[in-house]
Amino acid sequence: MTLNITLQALSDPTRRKILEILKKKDLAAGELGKNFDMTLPSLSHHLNVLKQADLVTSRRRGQEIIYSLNLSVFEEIAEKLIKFFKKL
Amino acid sequence: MTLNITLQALSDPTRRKILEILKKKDLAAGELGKNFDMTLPSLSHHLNVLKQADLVTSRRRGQEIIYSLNLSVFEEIAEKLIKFFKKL
DNA sequence: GTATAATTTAGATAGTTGTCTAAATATCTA
DNA sequence: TAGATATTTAGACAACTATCTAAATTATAC
Repeated sequence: MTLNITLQALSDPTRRKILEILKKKDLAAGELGKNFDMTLPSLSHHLNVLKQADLVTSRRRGQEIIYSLNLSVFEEIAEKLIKFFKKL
Repeated sequence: MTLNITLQALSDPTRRKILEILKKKDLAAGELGKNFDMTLPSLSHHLNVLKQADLVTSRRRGQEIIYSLNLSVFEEIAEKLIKFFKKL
């Protein structure tokens, strides 16, 4: 994942809030939605951006789709950010 | 400066490149422009975004305006980023 | 003070993004 | 299989962003 896509995904408050909520526990899209004043399709859009950036993963559980932080990439992201800041 | 404004400023490749160039040395807007395939007014727009985000400072030197990294805020930014990632 | 140089500001435009409603898809249950 | 539930996809639209050209600003040099 490029630094570009990662930063772009992170540069939206709604998406950062999604990540913070998912930190506490994995949640279905609908449950997540209760935290936002926004329609589910809009939320779905943000979830998709986060997925494209590899920041979250999703799995189906019956009728629901459960979203989780993709913790495994966070180290890599932190590394990239540090590398970038070290250039500065 | 809010994390939001910082991340938004950083989430553009042109602006990150500006920061990397300024790392090496302070430069006038016109000198900076030689590194980009873009008109000076466009570059000026990006410089302004970086200034609003407090990532660069500028001073006049005769006819030129010299841009510099605002290194003093970088620690603060890194701190905010770390704090955010720690929530995750 | 007039011309030149460096940069920004103003205004226009095309592309991107966030949001919505409506429709489609996938799953479960009776 | 029909109906209900959860979510996404499609399509439209307004707001925002990056870019450009032309004009304005600021400073120097003659």
